[in-house]
Amino acid sequence: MARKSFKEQMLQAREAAIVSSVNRLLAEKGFDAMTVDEVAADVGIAKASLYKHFSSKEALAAAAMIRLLDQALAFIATLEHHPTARAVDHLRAVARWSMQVQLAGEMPSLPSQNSALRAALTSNQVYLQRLMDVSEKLGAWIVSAQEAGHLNRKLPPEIVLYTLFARACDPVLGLLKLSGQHSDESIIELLLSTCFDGLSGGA
Amino acid sequence: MARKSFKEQMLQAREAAIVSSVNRLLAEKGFDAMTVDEVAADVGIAKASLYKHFSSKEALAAAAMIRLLDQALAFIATLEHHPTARAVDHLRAVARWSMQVQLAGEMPSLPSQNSALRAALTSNQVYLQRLMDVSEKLGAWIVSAQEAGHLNRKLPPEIVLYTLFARACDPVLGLLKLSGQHSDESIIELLLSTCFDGLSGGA
DNA sequence: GTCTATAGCCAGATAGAC
DNA sequence: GTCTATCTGGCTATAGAC
Repeated sequence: MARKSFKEQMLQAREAAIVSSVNRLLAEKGFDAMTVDEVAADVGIAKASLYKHFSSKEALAAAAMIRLLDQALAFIATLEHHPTARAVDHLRAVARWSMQVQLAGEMPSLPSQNSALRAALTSNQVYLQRLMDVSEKLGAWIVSAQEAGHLNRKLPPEIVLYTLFARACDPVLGLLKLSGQHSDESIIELLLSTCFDGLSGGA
Repeated sequence: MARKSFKEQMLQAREAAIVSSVNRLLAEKGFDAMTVDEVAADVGIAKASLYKHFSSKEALAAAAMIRLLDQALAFIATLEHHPTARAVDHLRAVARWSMQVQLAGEMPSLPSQNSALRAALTSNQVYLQRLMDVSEKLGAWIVSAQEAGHLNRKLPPEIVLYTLFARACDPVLGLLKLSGQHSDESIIELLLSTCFDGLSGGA
């Protein structure tokens, strides 16, 4: 692609800074509690300037979600360079990665009930495309792992996919971290165990 | 206890009606999207009258949570009349019950980040007591099931408890219901399977 | 594109008569 | 305890000067 002009680079850098702030605030307080004033203050610009870049609060959240999905796709791409590994190991690695993001306080949390937000997301073509990209990558691995007998063949792939997405923002992680009884790494190992091996754990 | 006067019965009946409306609206829209005006309209009284019964929106949510925990304790009590069953079966039954509540659209959903709400709940002695009651009942079963080898002995009981609470409001259930591919009963069986047996499913 | 200032709205909570 | 009417504050979004 053509080389960006200086002005365009500046603009993209500023928008990246905005999305970064939004991402952190979404992870920290959630969409409803986050205010546009806070975002502007965190970035260090006036609120009206924010609206020159993003047309609404919902658009800010969508941008943060798109960035997250892009990061996930980048991580998935690194796994694809190891074709010898088992598909189930790839899935486990993705689950571990998402838990690490959450532990680092960088997992944006959106309320599933907010209708204005849902409307903005479901009408955002870029977001929908990224979501489909991730789903297809994971879906292929899920089917492979089931064929290899490493995942329960009786589970519809759909359920496995939804479960992996849900575990990425599982409140159990926050509760465990709050209790302070375990290290970050052991929290992740325990949750990976309950996710893939269940509470029974092969008993 | 002394027999309630007619007035007291009326008052309790009205408050029960309020809490019932709150519970349904919390399940339907979540705490943030629910407005006190809606609650008043649903009950059929004026908003100011609501505030004669409950001092704040947070108090309404707390009352709904207390009712839910009371229902859980009642269900747990019915299980205790079957002393021959295994502890792990009791836990599975409780998990199934909570999923049925959620499928019925009666599981109140509260944002874990709302600070005002958290403050109201953690300073509500009745709520905390009920939460401890449920936790102790389940905790005893968890330890028993681990000793019997029916639950993974390597998992701290705390994690099992948190996981059961989290599965009661697992968003996977809503996603599956939305897809319309499965019956309510098969959704519950699949989620119980992923919860206790994991995605690997003993593969 | 950035700013200050403000419009417009909505929701939680209250006043005060009955 | 119930009502109508209102207050109050905070938030999204915008106007308009520079």
